[in-house]
Amino acid sequence: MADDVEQLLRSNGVQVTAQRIAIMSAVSANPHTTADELHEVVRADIGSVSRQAVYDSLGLLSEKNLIRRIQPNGSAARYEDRVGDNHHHVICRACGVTNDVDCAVGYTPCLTAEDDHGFEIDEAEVIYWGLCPTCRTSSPG
Amino acid sequence: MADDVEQLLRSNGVQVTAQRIAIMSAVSANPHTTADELHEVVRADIGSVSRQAVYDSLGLLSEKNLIRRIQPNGSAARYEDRVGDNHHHVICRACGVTNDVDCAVGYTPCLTAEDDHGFEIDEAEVIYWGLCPTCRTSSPG
DNA sequence: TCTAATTCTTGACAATGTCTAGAATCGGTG
DNA sequence: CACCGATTCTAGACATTGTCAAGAATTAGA
Repeated sequence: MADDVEQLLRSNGVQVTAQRIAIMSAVSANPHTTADELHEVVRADIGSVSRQAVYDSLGLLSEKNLIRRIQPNGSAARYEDRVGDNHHHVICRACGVTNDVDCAVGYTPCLTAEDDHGFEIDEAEVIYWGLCPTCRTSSPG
Repeated sequence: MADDVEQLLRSNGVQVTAQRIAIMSAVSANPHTTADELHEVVRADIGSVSRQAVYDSLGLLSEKNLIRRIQPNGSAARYEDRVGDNHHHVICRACGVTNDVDCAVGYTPCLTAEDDHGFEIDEAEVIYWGLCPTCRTSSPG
């Protein structure tokens, strides 16, 4: 499993370190997790890691497109390892739980905007807001 | 103009104050502006206002759906007065300029996700990322 | 093993946003 | 207009998230 991650890092020209393997593994095992939470997960895994190493690695890995960074309104940035398929997210306003969703209208349709203002668009970030099933039932109204 | 805003506030059960009118006007006149920038705009308008009043009012007004709050990746929150039509945004990765766009596939299509996980979705927040015309030409490659 | 380059650690710093207590303002009533 | 209760604003401290910089440790390659 760690070998897998190591391969992935090497093939993308990223130097392999224990911290990075642990961070990649933590992102894989905990999708939609904040940097702070990942920091704790990694620390629990390899004993000790600096906050800076976590931020640095997350930045580098998302730069290399090995992980994806999403930043919901009013929340800290979250990371996930599912990249390359341009899927979207649905987030509960009440409890903050996050799930992956695929777009309704086919394959990456939202990359085509009605009027793109001459922009060269390379990514569409879509977040659906609402209430998750649990919060719907627990707080009816 | 200020009368208009005053009416709007009253009809939404929001107490009318000079600060709030100035803040609403500032948001209308400066779409996609950060709280900090709005703070300065309002201060230039009515002479003095606390940072807290700006945050508080922006929070209340977006709560009442009189303004809309968007929070792009890696940037401070931005506010706009165009509400109710569920339009989206295109942001330049290089210079950060933000424009409104309507969705490609019709009327609020993205409110229907492929698999909504049982969520009760009430809003779709869409951000297109890319390069604006100016940055495309000024930094080719 | 040895060396150069990269990465990690540690601590300080900056930006954004929240909380609290007291002063000022608003809206309703006489 | 004056009064009163409720709301809002001000001022300052605080929490969270993220960045910068210098030196120590680790990695990759020979």
